[in-house]
Amino acid sequence: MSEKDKITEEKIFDAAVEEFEEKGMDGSRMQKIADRAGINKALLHYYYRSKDKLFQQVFDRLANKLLDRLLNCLDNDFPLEKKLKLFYMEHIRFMQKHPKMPAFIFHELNRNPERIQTVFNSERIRFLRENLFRQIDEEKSAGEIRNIDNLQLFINIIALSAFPFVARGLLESILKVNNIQFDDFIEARKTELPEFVINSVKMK
Amino acid sequence: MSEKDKITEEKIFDAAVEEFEEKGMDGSRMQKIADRAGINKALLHYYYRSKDKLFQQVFDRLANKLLDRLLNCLDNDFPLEKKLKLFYMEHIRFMQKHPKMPAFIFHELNRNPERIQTVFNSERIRFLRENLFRQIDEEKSAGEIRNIDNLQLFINIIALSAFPFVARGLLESILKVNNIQFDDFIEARKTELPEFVINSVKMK
DNA sequence: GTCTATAGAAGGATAGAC
DNA sequence: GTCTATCCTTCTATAGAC
Repeated sequence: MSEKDKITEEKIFDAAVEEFEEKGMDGSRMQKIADRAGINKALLHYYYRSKDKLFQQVFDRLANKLLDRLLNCLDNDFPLEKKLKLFYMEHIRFMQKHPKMPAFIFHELNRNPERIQTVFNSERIRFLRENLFRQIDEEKSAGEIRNIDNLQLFINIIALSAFPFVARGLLESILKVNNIQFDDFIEARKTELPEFVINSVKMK
Repeated sequence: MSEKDKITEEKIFDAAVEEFEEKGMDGSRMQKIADRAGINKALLHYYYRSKDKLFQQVFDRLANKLLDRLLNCLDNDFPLEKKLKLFYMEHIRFMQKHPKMPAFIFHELNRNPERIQTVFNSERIRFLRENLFRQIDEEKSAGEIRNIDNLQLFINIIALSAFPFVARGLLESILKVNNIQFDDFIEARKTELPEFVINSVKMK
């Protein structure tokens, strides 16, 4: 594949990412993707065959990116408190750079739950069980955190960081009334959230 | 309007609710709505003029229902701790009955943030400020809960209950690996969540 | 590899009979 | 009020020239 091919193919892919993230699979149009990429509609099919195949590639890449990031942020040997601080700092920073990604992934997964098979192998889930959950269990035994269901805790941690990006439309209109910028609200959460979770689970 | 009209109109509306909640505006088809309602496609237009108008009515009714429920659950004079217990109990129970509603509302609001104007007048926001926020402030002053930003706390409370319904596709595949039913996981949250929040904000 | 032109299917909407 | 038939636009996808 020549250098020029690569560039066109990537231009198309990047355009598709934008269009799909913004409109979703159902709301996206091949013509709009071609326009964004500055090329002809026929070229889309030359490179990616069909809308479905193009979408699948976009979805897989984004979902993997998000999941990788999530797991990487949790892959360290710090105690839970420090781990949470790092997690929220880095993970929120990531979502600030890709603010539409979470809503996109969740929406498409609800529309078509089987899609998850291409991203979400049990290998990655095992990572959670074996590392994060083991760590939580240890800190429970050491009497440092209270007894709480691991999975419930894990979902709570994710919910707190992801939700504002999923409910951005609603949140922004609430924030507007209170005269607050979405970005400022999110920025504050980098430190608010670890505090919120730690306070909830720490033995005192 | 005769009794029979009423019935047909409602049959159509109910069918539209199902289709739109499941597929979203972009993914829904007038023909499918007609099929669900057991009537002809032309009748849809007879009663509702266009897909857009039908969608708008469905969206408004659902969004209002969700928002009303939310605010009603918070409209009582109990202290924060008891209020939270009641809130999660009732609000989660509501979402169990309408599990697709939150994802639908949030998605459509992201696609088209202006839609919020028809639902979300500042009157309702004022309710929050004047009642819930005042109460939080009082409990802060009384030294019963720690100092935390009211809006951040409010969003956290909502995030924890709504997120599993928005991320259901992903969550279910995590739960499957752990051999847990979505319904059981949700049921447990009715008591897990108030505990989680209270522990986080209560002075000890 | 890239374009123009167009086929062909799908979906929203309406006309008109009953 | 409800149906059948059909119009017309939009969209995906392909054919074929360069």
